[in-house]
Amino acid sequence: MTAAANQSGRRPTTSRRLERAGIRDVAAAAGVSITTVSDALNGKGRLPDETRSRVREVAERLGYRPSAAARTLRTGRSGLIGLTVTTYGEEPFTFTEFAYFAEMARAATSAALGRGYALVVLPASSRHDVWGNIALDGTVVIDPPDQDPLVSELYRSGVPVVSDGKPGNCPVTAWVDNDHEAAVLGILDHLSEAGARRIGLLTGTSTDTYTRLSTEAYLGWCAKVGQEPVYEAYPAHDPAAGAVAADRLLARPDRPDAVYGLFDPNGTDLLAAARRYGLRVPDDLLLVCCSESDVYATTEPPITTLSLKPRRIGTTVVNLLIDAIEGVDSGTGVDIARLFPPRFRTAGTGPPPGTLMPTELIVRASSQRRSPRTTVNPPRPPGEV
Amino acid sequence: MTAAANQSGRRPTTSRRLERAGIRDVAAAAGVSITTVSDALNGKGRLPDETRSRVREVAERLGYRPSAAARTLRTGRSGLIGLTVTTYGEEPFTFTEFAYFAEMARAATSAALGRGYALVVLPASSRHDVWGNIALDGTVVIDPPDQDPLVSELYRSGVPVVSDGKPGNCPVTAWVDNDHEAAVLGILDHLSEAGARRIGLLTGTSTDTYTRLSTEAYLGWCAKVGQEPVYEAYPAHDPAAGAVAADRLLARPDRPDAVYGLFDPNGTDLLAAARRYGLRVPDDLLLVCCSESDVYATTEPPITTLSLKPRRIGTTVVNLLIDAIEGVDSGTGVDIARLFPPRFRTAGTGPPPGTLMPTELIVRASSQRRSPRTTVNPPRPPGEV
DNA sequence: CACTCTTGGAGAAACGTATCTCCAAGGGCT
DNA sequence: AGCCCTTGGAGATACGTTTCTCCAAGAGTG
Repeated sequence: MTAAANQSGRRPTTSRRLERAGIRDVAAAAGVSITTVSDALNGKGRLPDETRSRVREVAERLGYRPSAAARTLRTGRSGLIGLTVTTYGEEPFTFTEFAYFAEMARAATSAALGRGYALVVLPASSRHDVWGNIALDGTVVIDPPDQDPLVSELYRSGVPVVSDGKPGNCPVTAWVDNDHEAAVLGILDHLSEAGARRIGLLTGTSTDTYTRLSTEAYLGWCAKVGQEPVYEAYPAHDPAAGAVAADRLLARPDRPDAVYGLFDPNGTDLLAAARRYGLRVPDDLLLVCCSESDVYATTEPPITTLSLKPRRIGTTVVNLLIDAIEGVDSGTGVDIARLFPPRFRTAGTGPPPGTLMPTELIVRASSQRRSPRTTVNPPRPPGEV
Repeated sequence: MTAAANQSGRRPTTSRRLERAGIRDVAAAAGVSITTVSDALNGKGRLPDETRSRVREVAERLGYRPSAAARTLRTGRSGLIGLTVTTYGEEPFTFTEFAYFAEMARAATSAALGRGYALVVLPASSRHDVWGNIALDGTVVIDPPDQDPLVSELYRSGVPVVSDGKPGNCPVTAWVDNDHEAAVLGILDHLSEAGARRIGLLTGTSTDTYTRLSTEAYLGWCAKVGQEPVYEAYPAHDPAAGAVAADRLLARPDRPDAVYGLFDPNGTDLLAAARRYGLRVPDDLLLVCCSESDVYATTEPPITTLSLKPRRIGTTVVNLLIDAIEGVDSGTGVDIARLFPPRFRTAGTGPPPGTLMPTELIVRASSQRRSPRTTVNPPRPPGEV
């Protein structure tokens, strides 16, 4: 059998190989043509069931596995989706650092696998060495900074890009984000209703969309209700800096009586800082932070958190991306991205479609004052919602 | 320029394409052959620097990006490494669930990228749909169960496999693991020295190597020192089950006065259970658990943890794998895997090379008794180390 | 001058698949 | 009988690289 396969297969110069069986070997062993094998295995063409099953059996017997590389080259599709992970500093990658990224990545992986795609973890740095060597059908970009050159180049080269986080100034196929403004305003309202008179913010120094939008929403709210902004910013990727910033915030002469921390560890940081200054939570200080971690359910006291629902985001991002990938070529055979090149698309058809997803405020003890100090004159005028 | 490129390129039937520039286009535009372009861009062949830089410039101008699929097909190398993630139940994946996996995956990703490879996240289930469609140069398998069919098939098909966790009964190229036996014995000794008379174990019901080796080490130690084993097992992937098992363990009539929990959340679980039963830690109950999380540094009291140093593991696993990948073809051109097919290799050259890596015990308050109940008659005979 | 060696580079053969085109044979219909 | 339509399948091409082989022209050397 094997000898026959080797003999009848047309291998011109190189005499004999003991490599894995190729489609040619299967064809020879089954006594049919390559076309028939391909059609039989892929369920295409018009073949009687008998031929189909016979070919399949032979392929199974030879342990035939189609070459993914050849298939990719031929079809132009690899079944691979890039997942950029933000890389602070040099080597460490944040896709497991924060619970948000971890959950999001997990949901994205799951959604992709469910549709037959696999995720490739890639750094956000634009080193071509790695990016250029991988055939990607599309890419998920997590929270791209303004004018990300990597995103621009990907989009320019025709790879669909869907971002988690509204992109600042770079073109993407689509984007998904939370309604950060609504979330922050909701928290500020919540704190006001709990009796807060002066709400502080613990924010970051980076320019990512989340930080920017949240901070802007805070400042806008302050302007609207007439409160002087009280905030401290620190590099969010530095775990030690958060504690210092929390300390700074509570050490200010205009110390806030409520604080919202934008980053996951801020709850712990603020709690520790409050303890250090002898402030009781929630009696002297109301606390809310944005986190996906459930440790805040068991802290003393439990801390109110804002969940961005990263799993929903991850799932949505991947599904949007795969829709774009499969919509391009599968339908009419018309390549949309080519009909509307990036430069025309950005200017012509307007901004890329974005989806805003709701957040969820998990109210715990840290933001509920048992004996509210005041029930009149809430900081925010009741007329405005 | 572009017109000339299109004209001189030999595109037979299909008239004109607006696709991405290929190597042919670059060759035509630069007035050289395809060979020269390939050599110039890849730094091979004998070319004067002038030609090299000219070709590079033309390629840059045309925005040429080599097709990863074609390169993979030709060279047989994709630059892709599979990372299997254990998938308990259906969809959820554990590569971010536990801090150990998260850290390990992060380190592995980083190490791979540093050597020009990217990681593809793949489920441990042997669904061919995804696995078969991806050209992998090798695979990292996290803690394969005994006789994992996936690993066997991968290995059989010639893909190098390196596992994190000593493989039970399936052939791998190499493996890396902690010295779990030594780690457990070290902890039991540590607890004994702190005054423990009866040490309990919180373990899992699954058959992975870690659980098995650790449990066996515990049982062996018990037999040696003459203590009756006191342990409870539960399905480790169920977060709720841990708390129940911890409760069961402390509710037993032969309640231990020290417990080692094999899984990350066990520290919290045990602490809560101890509180429920009015047991003070460490006065009434000594506690150690295996965890990579630093939350145990701030619990009340801080809990002694065993760190498996997952980053070291991840880095080592990936480096071993890439060594195997590049050693096969790069050196003499001799394909080792073909010279020694799996069946000969397993029987002939003995078990695959394994590396044992040390763990680290981070001693905190939970395992140090302030006033030891007894200083005489430590449970373990001093003669044996 | 005849020769070898080096330099610079061109040609063409794979890699393994998917798919487009085309063909032969048979069967039914007018 | 002539024609068309369906079935079953073969041939050939293209996907875009890398790389092996080979060649021409100069440059040194006896």
